[in-house]
Amino acid sequence: MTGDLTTRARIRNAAIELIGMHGFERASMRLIAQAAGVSPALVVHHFGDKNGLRAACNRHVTELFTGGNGEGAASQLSIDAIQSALQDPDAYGPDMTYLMRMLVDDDSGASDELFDSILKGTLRSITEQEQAGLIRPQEDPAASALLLTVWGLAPLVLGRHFARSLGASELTPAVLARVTLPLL
Amino acid sequence: MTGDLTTRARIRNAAIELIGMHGFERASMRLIAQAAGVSPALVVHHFGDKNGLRAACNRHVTELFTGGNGEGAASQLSIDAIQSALQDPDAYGPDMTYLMRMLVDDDSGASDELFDSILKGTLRSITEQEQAGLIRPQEDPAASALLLTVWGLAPLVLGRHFARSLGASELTPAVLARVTLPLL
DNA sequence: CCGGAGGCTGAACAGTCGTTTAAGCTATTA
DNA sequence: TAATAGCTTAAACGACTGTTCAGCCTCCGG
Repeated sequence: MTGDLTTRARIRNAAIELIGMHGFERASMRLIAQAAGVSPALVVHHFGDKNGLRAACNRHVTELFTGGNGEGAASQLSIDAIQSALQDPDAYGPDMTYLMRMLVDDDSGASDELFDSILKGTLRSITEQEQAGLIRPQEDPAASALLLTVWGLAPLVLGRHFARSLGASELTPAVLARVTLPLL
Repeated sequence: MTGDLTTRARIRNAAIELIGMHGFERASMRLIAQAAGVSPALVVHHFGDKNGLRAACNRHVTELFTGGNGEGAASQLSIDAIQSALQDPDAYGPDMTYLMRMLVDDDSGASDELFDSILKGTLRSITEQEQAGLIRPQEDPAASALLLTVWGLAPLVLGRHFARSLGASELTPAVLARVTLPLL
């Protein structure tokens, strides 16, 4: 399933996994190349330089969670979408980890765009639920959306501690389920 | 006020500020030494190596927020204490930034101890308020404490995005005030 | 058969990293 | 005065970083 990928895609996936796990600085070109089974020179051949590789990873991960339809600025990347993507950790695990790493470790504009995209998706989700009468109208929807976004992201950004204090080693759906019940 | 510090303390403070802002890897020994106005060799003379410097920073910051009485494992480092420390950002700014960086960027056991310490403080705060009748008894206090901790930490860990989407460039008490009102 | 194009590599590049070494300096102590 | 101890430095070390270069191999169109 993963063996018949383009070499370029294999490198990108290795980068996403290593950068997500260890951070951008600690994931060296040689480490990424080795994980992808290629030479370091091939990495720069495909992506120009390390920042180009990071840009490609950013693009791939965001497009993965927005359904690939990049019309406008990152259309539907709400907290709900991320939470539901977390239901299949085997498929999206490395990408989720990379996404969270991106939010806290990347000072570039891509990180800002990502957060704003999630924020916008959450805001739209709120207004939709307002209009459907599921929740009562908020007096300051923007502030509510911001809080909801930040709180929804929190267990993921702090995923390591979150899972560890629950006795689990990873962030599985079961772990999240155990904690959403007391919430209500 | 800050000019009459020990050379060792000046180096440690420079390290806290630079590591907090840019991360452990990006804050090189030479950069820290330059910021402290000393030579790189003096840094290792005082702290052994870079990990020793980090350990000293960890110890200093945690002791700063636990009142220095390190009896037992980091006694009173609850969310409340952190939030109140945030009321004086000019004094605790760099230390807070370092603390948050520690939580998401440090894989060592010190990071785990820090989180567990905050979690324990929050849990005790909950039980205290239960006994005082301020809140109704929780069915799963541990889970509640975990959620409260993670949510309380969220605006700080994501402080850059949090402040930016509020139109502010920094995380000031006024910014936090604007967002705690819709919460209630 | 030929020849160019692209995927791919080993070797080397200059630069930075954390760290070591040897020595200088100042101030205290005998 | 002489020596000892601690703070401080310049210079250099080997290891590692991202990146470049020259060339190999394979496939595909003439």
